[in-house]
Amino acid sequence: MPARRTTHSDSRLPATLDAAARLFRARGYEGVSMRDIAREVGMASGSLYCHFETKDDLLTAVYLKGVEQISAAVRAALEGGSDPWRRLEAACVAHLESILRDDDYAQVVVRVRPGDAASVGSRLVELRNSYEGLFAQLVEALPVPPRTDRSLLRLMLIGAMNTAPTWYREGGRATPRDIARRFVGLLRNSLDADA
Amino acid sequence: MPARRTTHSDSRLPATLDAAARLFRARGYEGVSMRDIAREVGMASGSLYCHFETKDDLLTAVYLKGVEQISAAVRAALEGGSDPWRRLEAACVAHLESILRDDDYAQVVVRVRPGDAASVGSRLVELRNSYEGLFAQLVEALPVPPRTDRSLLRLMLIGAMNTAPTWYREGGRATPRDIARRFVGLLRNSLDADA
Amino acid sequence: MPARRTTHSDSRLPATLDAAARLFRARGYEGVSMRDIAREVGMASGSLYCHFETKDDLLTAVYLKGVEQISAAVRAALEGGSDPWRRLEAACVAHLESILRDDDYAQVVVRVRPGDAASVGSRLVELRNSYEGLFAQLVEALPVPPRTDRSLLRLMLIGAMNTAPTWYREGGRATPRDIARRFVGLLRNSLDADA
Amino acid sequence: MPARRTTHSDSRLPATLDAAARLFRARGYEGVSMRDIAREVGMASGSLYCHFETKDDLLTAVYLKGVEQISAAVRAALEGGSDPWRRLEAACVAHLESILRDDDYAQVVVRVRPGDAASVGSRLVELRNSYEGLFAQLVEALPVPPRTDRSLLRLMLIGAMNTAPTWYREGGRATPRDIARRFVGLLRNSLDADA
DNA sequence: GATGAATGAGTTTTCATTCAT
DNA sequence: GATGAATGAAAACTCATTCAT
Repeated sequence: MPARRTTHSDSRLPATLDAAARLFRARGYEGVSMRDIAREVGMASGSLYCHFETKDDLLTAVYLKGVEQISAAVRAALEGGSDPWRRLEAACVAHLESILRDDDYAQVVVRVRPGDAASVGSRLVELRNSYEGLFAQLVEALPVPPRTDRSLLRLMLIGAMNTAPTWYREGGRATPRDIARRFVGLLRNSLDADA
Repeated sequence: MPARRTTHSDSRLPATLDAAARLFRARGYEGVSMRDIAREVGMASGSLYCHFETKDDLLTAVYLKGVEQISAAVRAALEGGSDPWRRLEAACVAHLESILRDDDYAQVVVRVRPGDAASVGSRLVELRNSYEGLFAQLVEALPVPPRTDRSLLRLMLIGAMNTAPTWYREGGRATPRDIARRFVGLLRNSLDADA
Repeated sequence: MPARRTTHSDSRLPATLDAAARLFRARGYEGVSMRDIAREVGMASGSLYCHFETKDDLLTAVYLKGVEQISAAVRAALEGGSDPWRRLEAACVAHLESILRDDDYAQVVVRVRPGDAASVGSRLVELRNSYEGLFAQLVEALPVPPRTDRSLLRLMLIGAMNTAPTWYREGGRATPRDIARRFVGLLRNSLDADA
Repeated sequence: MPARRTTHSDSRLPATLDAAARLFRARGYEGVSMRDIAREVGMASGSLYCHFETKDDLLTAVYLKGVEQISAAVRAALEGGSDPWRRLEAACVAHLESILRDDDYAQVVVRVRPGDAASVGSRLVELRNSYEGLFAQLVEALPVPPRTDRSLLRLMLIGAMNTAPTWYREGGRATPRDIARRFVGLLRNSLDADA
């Protein structure tokens, strides 16, 4: 019996998305060719176009899934908690764990610049914003001194986290969880104190 | 007598570097072709190879100049000051002003991933590290509570700053200087409070 | 009860032929893909192969219908008339009206080069000749001076008519009927006079 | 000594144009790939882009040369003659000889539809019109009965000639010259008779 | 130092066609 | 009769790089 090919219904679309996510995560959008992806799933490169009209569209699909998954992870982490700083911390832990370990899709969202795929750039920005809105809310809820620039606080935190894949090495002293906590901690005292 | 040719010093190498820096800053390494750069300087694309053996080398030259310039800017900003937090703040102001406004070269250092140019990747990392070492020293000098993770503090600050080009819009409310100060302020209060 | 399916006779073959004719007329053989045609009928592109073994065969079917329809139109126009010049004129009017207005299929015959579909090229030539034979007969019947080159006369007339789609604009001063009459008129005096 | 390669100055641009003209003439625009042309001149297919930015541009260059050459041929044929019908005849002879025998470039003008190369379609139409304007003048000069539709006369003649490549076979009874003369003769007698 | 032509391997994408379901 | 996924070959075009002049 040769490798099962149920042909219909078990299309290789999910495998394709996975491969694309893995490769985009590792090498960026321009660093990966449609052939690379096809090879990874064992298909002819033209076959990718059964599922996606263009490479940009494929990226969009990966990006979308990334945003969905990381949003879900963050929301799950938020459940139950009510202390604003704890909530922010939980969100950051989920975020960092997603992009540093678990989730190729999430990392693509963080790594690929929307501008790399001109034709869908604004769509990607939308998607990213829809996710980052979550953090805006979390930051909004923080008991900080009046006149604190909450935007900058959010941007600082997200910027710091999103560059972590650049220097983070699995197995190092600090886990993603540790890192997230310390990032939040570094800001928290400041604002508690001020208050 | 045709337009004077200084024979030696009017080589178009500087113009080439400038053009490369400008384009890499705007579109990234893979987003710019040798032809793009040549066109920008009004040369044949083959002529670039009089000055650089490969595209990777050209990037390296730009990167090097970026590191030199931003280092110089930061060092200049440091002159005279002796309060550790003030010094850090001054460095951050210089850094952010470089990458948000003045300096295409510096922005290339921040935007282009060393991995994009495989053959010189480690050289670029070295260069970048040589610059970031400056910040390591500044952070080292900070009077913070014992057990503070100074590495993470540095990475947080640099990560936050280096993603600023993503969201910074010239003419907005906050200037690069403001942003830098607030970033540092956020951390300082925190750690002072902690102490 | 879902939309009634006549099971047998509502096959989409006629719609497919229509769509193919329309598209081939507008964009030529190579300018139209099987997918284009399928999309136009709302089918999957693979489904076209239920009806036609190859794209060339589909063209052949369109071509055949084109020849049948234009032949029928011309024959109908001929009915009753007996004056040779009148008959030729009637044929030309029918021909031009078919290819300029009514009949996508007929236009395909005129527009598509048999050579475009190598595998059926000679079949298409046959079909076209079978139609043009009609004109040969009409020209044969003309009372023209001996030594008139009737072939050339026919080729001139047909060539002139078949290029009309290139410059004809609907709604212009001259109708297809006008044009046909003038074409014939332009030749007729000549030969009458000669006789 | 290997096949001489003066490298500079004897670029293969002319050979490329010739090959393109030959192939476009034989198989039409869409029937010829850039590879086909490159192979014919013994180059890599990418190298064609040293000389032409796109396939459409290559066609435009061929088309332009075709129009220039056939214009020149017709103008040369016109020299000296002053009788309007003789002049038209001479032009037709030159035109037909060009497209039936001598001139691949000229045949491309006659064979390729401007619409096949969307991006330059209107340029091609312009070029073609600039040539056909010559015939408009020639027809304008004809002493024909008032109310003769000179446009239609021109279109008939040109249409008839331009379809000749479809049926003309070299070595047949009638030469291009014969054919041209008879075409003109057919119209001339007619209109003379009319007068 | 500079050029214009050329290369060869690569890019994304298209397309007629196949076939198990 | 119809489908959706897949194929393999080919399309136009790009690009870093080379090299004789």
